[in-house]
Amino acid sequence: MAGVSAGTVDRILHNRGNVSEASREAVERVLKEVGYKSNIHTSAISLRREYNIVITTPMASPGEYWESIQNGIGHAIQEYSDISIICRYLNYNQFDIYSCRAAYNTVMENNPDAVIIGATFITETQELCRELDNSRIPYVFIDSSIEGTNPIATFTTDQYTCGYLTGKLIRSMVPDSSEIAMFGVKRIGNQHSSNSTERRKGFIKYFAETPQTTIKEALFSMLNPEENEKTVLEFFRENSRVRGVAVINSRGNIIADILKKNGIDGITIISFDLTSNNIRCIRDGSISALLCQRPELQGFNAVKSIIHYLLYKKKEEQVHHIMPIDIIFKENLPYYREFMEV
Amino acid sequence: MAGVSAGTVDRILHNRGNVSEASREAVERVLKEVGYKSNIHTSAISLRREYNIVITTPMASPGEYWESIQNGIGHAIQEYSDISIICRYLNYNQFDIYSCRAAYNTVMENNPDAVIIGATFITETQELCRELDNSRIPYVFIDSSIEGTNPIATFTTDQYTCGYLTGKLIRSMVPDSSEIAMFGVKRIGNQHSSNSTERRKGFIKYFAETPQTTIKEALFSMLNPEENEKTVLEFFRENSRVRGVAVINSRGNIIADILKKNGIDGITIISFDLTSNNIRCIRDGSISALLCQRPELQGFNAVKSIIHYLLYKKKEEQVHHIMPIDIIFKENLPYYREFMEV
DNA sequence: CTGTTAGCGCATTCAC
DNA sequence: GTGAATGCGCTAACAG
Repeated sequence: MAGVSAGTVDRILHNRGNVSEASREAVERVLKEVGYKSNIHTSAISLRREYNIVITTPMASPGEYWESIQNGIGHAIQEYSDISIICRYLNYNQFDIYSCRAAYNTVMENNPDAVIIGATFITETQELCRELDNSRIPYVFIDSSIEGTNPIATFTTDQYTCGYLTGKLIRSMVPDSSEIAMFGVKRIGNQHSSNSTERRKGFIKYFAETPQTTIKEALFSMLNPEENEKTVLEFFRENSRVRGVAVINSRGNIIADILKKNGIDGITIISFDLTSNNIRCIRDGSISALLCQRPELQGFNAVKSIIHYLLYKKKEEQVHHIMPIDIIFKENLPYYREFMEV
Repeated sequence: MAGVSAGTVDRILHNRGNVSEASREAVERVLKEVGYKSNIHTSAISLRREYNIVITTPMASPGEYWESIQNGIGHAIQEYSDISIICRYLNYNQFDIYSCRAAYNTVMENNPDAVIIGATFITETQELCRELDNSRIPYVFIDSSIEGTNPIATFTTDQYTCGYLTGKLIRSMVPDSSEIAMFGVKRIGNQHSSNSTERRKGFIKYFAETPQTTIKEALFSMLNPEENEKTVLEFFRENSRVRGVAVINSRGNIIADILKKNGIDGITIISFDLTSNNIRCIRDGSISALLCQRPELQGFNAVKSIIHYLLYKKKEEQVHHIMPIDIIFKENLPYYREFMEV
């Protein structure tokens, strides 16, 4: 249509130079006219190139949050199976900064074409990103983002709103007169647990706007189950008017199981994430509601945005994608299983 | 690898016959061995064939439910833009059986390769499906399914559970002592409004299990706004202890607007679907919660399943897809906008 | 029954 | 600065 050959059009499409102004203009006019949109799949086979994606996130335990993200990543590479993608997972222990450093140190050795980062430690991540920026390797953040970096996309949740909504829900689910507790996890060291911090802020904010409810705050530990059980039981002994508990991380099942084991009932629990333990508890009624943040979709879209970037060399207009907050009760749980995976 | 040419492999893949048992076995062994999975996109370009998809649903008014479904359909044909798909919309008035018959009658004239059906009238739809079955034209149901038909897939919601959940939510959102009303829409004629019927059953069921709440039931009309306003106001005058209203269709905004206009407040409303009017009301606080059923995803997946069927000639294992029920408040609303579309 | 050939949209290489 | 030729995974038509 523009009176030039396919070769020239291709040079223009990919900014490979060696094109006269005249040709460029003619072709660009036609491209616009016909609304040309290149085909990512045929493009990929024609390129006959393998892409190396390095994924560095906290360890995925079976049935937990990061496994769902990995599932989403897996589904994406299936959906785009015509694009040859090699994934290398570099997982670290989110409670151990040395493990994170070790993982990050091997990122570059893997010659990534792109990197998916699930960040926990701020400084280390910033350093990694600086390296990636220097080598012009694109990266995306998943679950949370880190300041002072230049990702091509981030997939996060508005944790503040999660916390606020948690407050609103738990307030509506217990009798007006009862007290409400917020349980957080004891954190060790300096890791970036900004997710819970933000949730906590939002939670507090809700009850600041809606006073006349007494809020009790408590921490429990992930490390010592026996110790933990004692602490939790003591808490409820001392705070017998508490009828609602918001566990502002994904460990609601721990509290639920302690209460069940000790025959304490009549307490409404709300927590986060469709982990297999939480699913079990929501089924048996010991957890009443879960807030979820589409981990599968995060993983899926992370890969999708990378593929589009690698093939089209173009950033999306929108860099920051904030995931929906799904509210899940016993009743609507079954229908999230299939669609969790996009 | 099997010592035969591409042509033979292709004949085997598509069951086109003229293949010796020996070749078939050899090839099938290799296919299994390498985990062969055909590429739907290159397959499509090679076929250089246009597919005609006829979509027959109730009229899509701007900002309402069926428009969201159409958006999902649109996104799917974008995502699969390498497969040439021609969509023809045959919309009918869901309150007019003649209009539906007229639409259905033109389905076959359009020579569809596949049909997407949003059904309202049972008998008419069954007849249409019989015709399609006879001509071996595949079809999928969207929003609701009809008995005695053979769709290759259906995308629906568990309306009974929606109703049950509506009861549970509204109960928790109003003071224990207050009465609760359920509003439905007056239906004319014999059309299939099984969606609201099922929702109503679920709603009633919840309060049967959880007694000590008085439930008032009321109908309002879509046809006469002034009349309607009178009826609604009268209802609240006569039932002054009602503090919670469940509108078990997508018209919660109508009740919300009437209450606002007449300065009645302190009433919690819950309704269905992210229509633009409901979005407005949830933003200004006059509707407190909405239950939604992923209409975009329904549309998207309807097209996707058709494409896979047309290209692979294989039914999916799972025919009936039940969508998640999303619970939306003012706070988590903003993050559903982007992801409504898959 | 089978292999060869041509061509889909796309990208690269290599002469000119 | 440009076009022709080649090849990617895939399918269909055709010749044997």
